[in-house]
Amino acid sequence: MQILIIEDDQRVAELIRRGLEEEHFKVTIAYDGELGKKMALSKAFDLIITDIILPKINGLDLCKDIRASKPEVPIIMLTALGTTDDKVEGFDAGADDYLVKPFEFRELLARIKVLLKRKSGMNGVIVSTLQVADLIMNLHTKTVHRGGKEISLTPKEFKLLEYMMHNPNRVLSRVEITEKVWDTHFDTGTNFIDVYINYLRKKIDKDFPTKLIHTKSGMGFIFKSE
Amino acid sequence: MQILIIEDDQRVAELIRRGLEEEHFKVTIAYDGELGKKMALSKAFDLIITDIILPKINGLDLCKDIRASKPEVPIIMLTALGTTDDKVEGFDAGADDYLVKPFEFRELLARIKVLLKRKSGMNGVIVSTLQVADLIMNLHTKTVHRGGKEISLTPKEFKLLEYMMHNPNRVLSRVEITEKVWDTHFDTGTNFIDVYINYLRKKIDKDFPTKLIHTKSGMGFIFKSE
DNA sequence: ATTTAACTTAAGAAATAGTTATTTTTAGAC
DNA sequence: GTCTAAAAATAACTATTTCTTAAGTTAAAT
Repeated sequence: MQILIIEDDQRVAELIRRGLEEEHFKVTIAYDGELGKKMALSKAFDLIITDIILPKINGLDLCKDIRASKPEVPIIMLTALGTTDDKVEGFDAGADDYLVKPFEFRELLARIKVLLKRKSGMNGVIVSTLQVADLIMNLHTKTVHRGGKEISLTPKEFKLLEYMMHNPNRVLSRVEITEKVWDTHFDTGTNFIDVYINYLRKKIDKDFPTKLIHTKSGMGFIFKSE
Repeated sequence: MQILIIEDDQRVAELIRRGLEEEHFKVTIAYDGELGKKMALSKAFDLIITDIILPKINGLDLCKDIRASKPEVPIIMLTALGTTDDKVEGFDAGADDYLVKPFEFRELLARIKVLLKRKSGMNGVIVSTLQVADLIMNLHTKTVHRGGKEISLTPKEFKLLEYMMHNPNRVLSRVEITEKVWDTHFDTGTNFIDVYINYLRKKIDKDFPTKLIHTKSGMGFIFKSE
């Protein structure tokens, strides 16, 4: 999810960036209205957060300009101007939400999520991800990221990793894995689990110093960091 | 436009009713949570405004109940509880907006209008175009443009592409596509989806360097740039 | 040291995806 | 109603990817 912040107060901008990046959003910052407008129109952002009092182009005009060519992108106004007149003016300019400074980041985050939920619309699902250490699984895109790199997995690899990430810090026996991931209850006499553990290790552990898949000999495997 | 107000303080409820009726909304009032729930579920309201502290059922549980069966109706929480914890709890319960008492009617009205605008947008009244990367779909003229060139699609191709553009950046399984685009729930045993994906690719991806339709083998297709 | 369990690799089987051609259906013109 | 052209669905085939098995190798436990 790409979010654009248009805010000249560097401290505020950084605060929001930090918070949003923790939630796995991709954040871009523009420090004045002109740059903000250029960025908003050139790239496809999922949401825009803008101040009103800005150098070069103010937030209200900016909002109208963006609305004119991108009617669907949600815009949140985040400003010190707190009178009802200000708010109504903001909404009239095309804002979807209006938050007065000082604000708590958690409220901003909640409002962002609501707008993104609405946006993705009918399906209503927000980013659903699993995370263990620095390994992030996105259930929507069926992709896995570690250390900024995308790792592509086959369906069985994905299902196995998903199961392990759902059950970290506990030993998973081969029988259990067979039942939950392969939906079968009997032993085929082959070592397919070892093969898949090996595939996963090559993809998610090989190039990284901290390993996530650990073997408990005679018992099974355990998924954890450290 | 039908609006439901769930509010036990008669003075507040009447104040909102008067204001909304002046704006030509049709207003219904419920004075407790139980009645509010019954009304919300039985009639099709365009928007619901609810207090949190209510007799019988509180606004948060009410909100969850309504969400469960009517995920699309906008809900505004209007309450005296103003801490960030309260707000986050409200949004988590499924609220679309949260306004703290005392409030000015004009702000409430502005927020109502934004939510109703979004809503009608979903039905394609305001948002008449979809865009992903440089591919633009106009829902009014039923045309598609990419890189300045018009691309003509058959009805089924158009519907498939529309569905994919409504749900970008997420894997769409064949089952999902079959249900949403072909309105059928059973497997015909043929590979008609692959055929249509192939048609679309020839028309929207073939002559362009960045592809938009990507295959996740064994999972489905994902519509995105890059 | 011996036995058992785990790891690695490769190759064939099975499943999935892509392409093209052909048949069936649909909608509009006559 | 019949005819025709376009669209949709099916079928047949090829290509690609993924899954499973098996065998050899290494590591761990007794």
